[in-house]
Amino acid sequence: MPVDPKVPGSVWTRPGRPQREQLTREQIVAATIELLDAEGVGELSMRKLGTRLDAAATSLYRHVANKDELMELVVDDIYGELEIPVAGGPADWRAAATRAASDLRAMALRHPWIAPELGQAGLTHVGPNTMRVSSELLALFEAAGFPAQEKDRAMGTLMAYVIGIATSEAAYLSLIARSGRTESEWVADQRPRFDEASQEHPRLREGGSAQQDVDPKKIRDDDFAYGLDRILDGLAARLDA
Amino acid sequence: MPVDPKVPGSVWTRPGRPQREQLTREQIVAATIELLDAEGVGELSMRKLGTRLDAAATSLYRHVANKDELMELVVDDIYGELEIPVAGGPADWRAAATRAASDLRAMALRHPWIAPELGQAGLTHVGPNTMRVSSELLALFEAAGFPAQEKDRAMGTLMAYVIGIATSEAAYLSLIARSGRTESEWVADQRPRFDEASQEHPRLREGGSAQQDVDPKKIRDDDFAYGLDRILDGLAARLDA
DNA sequence: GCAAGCAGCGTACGGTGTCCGCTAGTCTGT
DNA sequence: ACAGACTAGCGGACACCGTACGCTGCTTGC
Repeated sequence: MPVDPKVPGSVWTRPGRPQREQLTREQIVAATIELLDAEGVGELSMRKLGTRLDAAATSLYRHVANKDELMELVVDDIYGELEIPVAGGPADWRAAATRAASDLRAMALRHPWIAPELGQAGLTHVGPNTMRVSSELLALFEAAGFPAQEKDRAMGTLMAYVIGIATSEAAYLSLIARSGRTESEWVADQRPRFDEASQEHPRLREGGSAQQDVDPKKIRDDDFAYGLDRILDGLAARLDA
Repeated sequence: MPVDPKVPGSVWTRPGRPQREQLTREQIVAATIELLDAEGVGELSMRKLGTRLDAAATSLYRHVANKDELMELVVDDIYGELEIPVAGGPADWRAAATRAASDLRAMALRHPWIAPELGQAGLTHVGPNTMRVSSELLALFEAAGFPAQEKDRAMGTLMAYVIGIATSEAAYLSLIARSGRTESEWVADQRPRFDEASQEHPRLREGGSAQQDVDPKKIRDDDFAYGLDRILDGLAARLDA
């Protein structure tokens, strides 16, 4: 029993105030993040997003230029989750950097679809949160004692590492999520396939077989911490020189 | 004047040998790489690829399960370009690692569409070249003196850094390429926009303004080398301990 | 009470990946 | 030499995509 939209309904069904809350950019961004978290980047479409907001797909274009711009807004919004610690000075610089890097990784794993976007972002996205985070990170390296010409590079090194590792972790976790198994199950399932593929490269198997029954999440955490420590070692050495 | 395909043509136009070279997986992969290098990942479609091979889009599916699998094949093929140096021992380890990392970055900048794919790849892609490269890299860290449990992590650290930095470099270069300007022109064009956006974050401007007239390519090369050196410092320190 | 502006929408266009069933040529077994 | 099996390639179709365009009807300012 479809309702003819031409007939404007009674006063009761058609209140004086706009029947629907007006669409806002914030609302759209929030709904996009929900959708992305729930279903991943491959399942994001303007039509689906519209449905989730009880709006037509094309209505979104009143508030957002196109899908790419929407993604930019979304990335900046997620950056808003980040709080970069302030380093008091060279003494607690390292702790602050460790926390910042870990928080960034945690953010990327909370929203696995974001890692690839972060890689693309770099200098070209200039949203307020993105810039705040960059600026605060820069302040951190400044407090550590890096000279002006070097703090950018130091920050870039750390960011590249975190983004690089988070991208592959996120891709791997998304794959597992789509498979419907737990990470441990998945790892166990894939082992035969991987063993066969690496038959000619025994070196590839050494690392994995040792910790066959360790929680995979712990392995990833430790791997991340290992690399982070090495990088901070390298940066600290540079500071001392 | 359309030719009726039912009529089998004369002996001359219809040679005994198959009229067209048979499509092969290698051919498809090669054509895909050409197309990707020329137009970028956004312009790759099965139909375009088909046209380039004088074949229907759907014919490709005889040789390749789907587009994702095609991309896996393509990534592995590109890995074939890499030759990982062999480290004779702890003495020339560092030089070898530097060259391997630089080659990897150079590969990613030669094919700017590949960096994001590399991030996704990690453990889940098991093509022959991917595995060979991993194995050879592992051998390099083994020769350096890393114990069995650590060489994976050391390699992972280096790879994450290179992939992370190459991803943002590649995205940035693709953007510039699409704009039709040179890198220097583009940087100059964007400066006002960037300055305005960073008005509240003066720290963001310090680094850039110092080297306003340095070749941007050199800046990127130096930035990469800086981070690489710090990371190798950190790894080397671990070896000494 | 009217004009202007604008949010939301329906429709449509030109693309996408990929499934299906057909054709026609090649290879194999006799 | 011929029948039958196999297979590479294709045309058409389906469901979906991003988004340009022009209409409608509400809200606001005068």
